[in-house]
Amino acid sequence: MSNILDNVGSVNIMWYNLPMQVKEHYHHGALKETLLAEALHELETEGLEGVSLRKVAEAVGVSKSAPYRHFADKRQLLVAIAADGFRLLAEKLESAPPGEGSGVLARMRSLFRAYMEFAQARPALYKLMISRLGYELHSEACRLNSERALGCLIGAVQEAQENGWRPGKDRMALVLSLWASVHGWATLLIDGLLPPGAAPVGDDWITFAQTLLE
Amino acid sequence: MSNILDNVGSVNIMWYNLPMQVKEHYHHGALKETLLAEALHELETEGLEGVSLRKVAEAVGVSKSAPYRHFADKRQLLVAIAADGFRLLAEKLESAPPGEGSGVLARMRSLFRAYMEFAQARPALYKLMISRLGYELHSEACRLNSERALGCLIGAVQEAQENGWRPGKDRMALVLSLWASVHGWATLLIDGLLPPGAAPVGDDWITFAQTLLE
DNA sequence: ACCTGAACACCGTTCAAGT
DNA sequence: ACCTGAACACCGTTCAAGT
Repeated sequence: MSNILDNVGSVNIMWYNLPMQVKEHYHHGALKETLLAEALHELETEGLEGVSLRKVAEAVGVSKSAPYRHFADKRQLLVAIAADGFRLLAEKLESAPPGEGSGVLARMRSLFRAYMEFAQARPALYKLMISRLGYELHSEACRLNSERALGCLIGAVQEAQENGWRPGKDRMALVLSLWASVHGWATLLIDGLLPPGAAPVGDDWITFAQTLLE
Repeated sequence: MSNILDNVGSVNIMWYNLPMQVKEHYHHGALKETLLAEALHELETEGLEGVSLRKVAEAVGVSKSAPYRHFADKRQLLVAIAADGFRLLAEKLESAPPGEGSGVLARMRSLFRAYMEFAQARPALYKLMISRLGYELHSEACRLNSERALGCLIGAVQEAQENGWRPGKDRMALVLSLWASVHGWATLLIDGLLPPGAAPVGDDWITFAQTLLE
């Protein structure tokens, strides 16, 4: 009975030219994506502290050193997750309903709500995204996707200004102030620092966050 | 030559009744405070990731298990540092100059500046304070000192409201919105998420953060 | 009382070796 | 090519034992 491995013999160099059926016993096929998915799962169920490269590897049925074939180190895996998180946030903001109620701030209200929903739904991912990681590792993916998310806010502010909201103000100053405000609310909520009962929920978020805007 | 240890013999129970000169060779004396100081130093020089109980113990010349006589675990040491951080913040806010410039927001401006200075000067400590740690471990010291710091903000808002600033608004909603805003600015700056050149410095902080308030 | 040393169960990471 | 196993240098934590 001839085995396709016979054709290879001791010529290890040609291993990567073998057909898939032979390789799949030793090669995972989509290990990188599987590792990312499992790590994201650990992140969201156990928090950043609970993410361990060894545990992730074991969970997907691979040795502890296998991940190093796809990520330079643990931080690079985390930054890949963060970049994906920014993509998810950007997509959520981009597909947010055009506006709630009426008025020049309708779209802004909608974005606020979407942003808060994201942070509340995936607190550990949100905190990872916002950490220094992407910045320090110069992750192009993080930069692009976070700029894409910020672009939504810029668009909303531009629209509001064109409709008479603070027309004379510096646009970027407004955008950053708004971002700082939602981000502040999001982190205070995530970290449990709001006094019991003080945390606005649902529609209240917008009303609450805009107390200063009226 | 009689040694005071002779009086003890094998009665180990009486060890804690020995005079200081005898004990100090084996007892540190103020190990708890020394550990806290060293850990804070590591926190501020190497960040939270760089704080290791073993390293702290070695740095102060004590065995790796010695800290467990004074702290139940690493988290309890960190939460003690966080509580102290809140105390430092409260003291800084309480001793902030009464106001810069004039107007109802003078005191608020002063508090904003003090808060931002604290966060910028001790980023790792600030992030530790704001983490879930104190909340999860039900640290009374964290709660009290953070409420003391928040009390400054409440006072400033009360004063402003009494002088005609947003008199009809819910006080706590204003306070939390303001806190969320400064906190948001602080963390965005600490985590390097502000676009280059976009981070306001010095006096600009106040102007910038209050773009939304005018 | 306060502290030490060995031990246990984890980590991230590297590297020669396997297929 | 992709993956494994042993090894190294760290961790936090516990516990019997020392003083």
